Amino acid sequence: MTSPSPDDPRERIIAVATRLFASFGYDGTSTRLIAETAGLNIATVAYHVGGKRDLYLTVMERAHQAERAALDAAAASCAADAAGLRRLLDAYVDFCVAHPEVPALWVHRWQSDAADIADLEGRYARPLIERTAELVRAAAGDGAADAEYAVMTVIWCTHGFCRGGVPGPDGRRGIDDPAEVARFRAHLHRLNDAMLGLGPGCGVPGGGGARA
Amino acid sequence: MTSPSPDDPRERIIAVATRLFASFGYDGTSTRLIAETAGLNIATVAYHVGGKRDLYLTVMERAHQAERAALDAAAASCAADAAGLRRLLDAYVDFCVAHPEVPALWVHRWQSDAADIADLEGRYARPLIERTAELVRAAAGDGAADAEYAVMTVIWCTHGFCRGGVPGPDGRRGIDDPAEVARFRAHLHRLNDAMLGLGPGCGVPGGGGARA
DNA sequence: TGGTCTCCATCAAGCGATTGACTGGGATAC
DNA sequence: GTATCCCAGTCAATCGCTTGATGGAGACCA
Repeated sequence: MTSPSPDDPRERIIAVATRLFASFGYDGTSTRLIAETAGLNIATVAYHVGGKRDLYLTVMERAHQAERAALDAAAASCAADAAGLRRLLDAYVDFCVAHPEVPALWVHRWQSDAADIADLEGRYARPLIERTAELVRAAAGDGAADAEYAVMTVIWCTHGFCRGGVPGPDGRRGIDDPAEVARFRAHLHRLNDAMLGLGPGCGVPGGGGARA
Repeated sequence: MTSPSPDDPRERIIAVATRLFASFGYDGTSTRLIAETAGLNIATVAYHVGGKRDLYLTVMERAHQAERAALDAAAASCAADAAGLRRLLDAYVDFCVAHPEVPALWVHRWQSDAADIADLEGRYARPLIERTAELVRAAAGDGAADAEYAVMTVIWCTHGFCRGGVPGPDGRRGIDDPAEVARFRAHLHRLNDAMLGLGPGCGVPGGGGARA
């Protein structure tokens, strides 16, 4: 492992590539653009991170690691009940709002049937979904929703919100507006309670709950 | 989808391009691949549909038209109540399952800030969302969810399901499995009722026990 | 101390391949 | 004869990637 110094060329390349891959996709991002943006020669990029595909897989691996780390930290202090799940949900929204490039990178994973990408899904996404679904089952009341789909609902909505926001008359409202994030979070809280079978009247009083 | 003649080269090109753009994205699809897949020479493709960008915009326009047509037909016979919204929701799921290329094409729209793509959003997506949100408001009971986010929730989930399905031990389960589609549809029905304030335990605060 | 050598990081230049777009001309239909 | 449709060929630009050369830092020896 190399030093995590901000001047480390390899780290700078990975950071730049993460941003570009998330914005323009794999095919829409050229190695020359990555090199230019990082202020390096194209050969230097190859020297540090290998080919484009290798760089892309590194970026994806890092993104998934960060996602798992954030959720692991949150899950460690969450009970298997409605309040605990709400905190886990908040942690996920916080993470995706702070790192919108991660949901953006998921898209390409979905679009790809490549073996290395499917491998990433097996090592990161699936265990996370299964573990959380188990928590949902433990916390669910009568009339609760399908646990697996409850988890997917939160993921789909959070990714959708963080990537595109909500189309409005004045363009899309999304993660750039803290008030909109609070509104989205309140909606997710209500959804969380409803899917656990706790009914719409049992949500967070005030419905806000926006943190950080 | 209206196809004047299956032998019409222009229609064949558009159909092929729709499939390829949906699968590989704009940058991942070359005009040569489109021509090859359609069994035509590149120059013939250019002759019929102009340049790549023009073809892409035509594909997007068609996709949105088809989506709107399906929803217009469904909305015409739906009352502004929970049952009506559930039928509208069913129509949307039916459409997306039958034409998974449409949700797939949305992704690139989200990823693009280009003026012509933003224009598509203004002419198709936004009016559809606003009109449906109005229906939700009319059908909503006490404690209903934020109407706009209720609509987006259905869209996000349907697109997520139709594009990627649910990761499971044996790969992703999605639209290829009718049983899985039924399971997803049941989940959306429950979600629909819950977001309208008609969910289980409605009006019985604290019915579930676990609270924040 | 000075000289030589070996790594490491970086660069300009160029590789073959592919991209989107264009051309002139042949085939067919009316 | 004219208009429509289609193709092989070609173009400049760009793609991912590799090469050979360069300069600096440290190790080693006399």
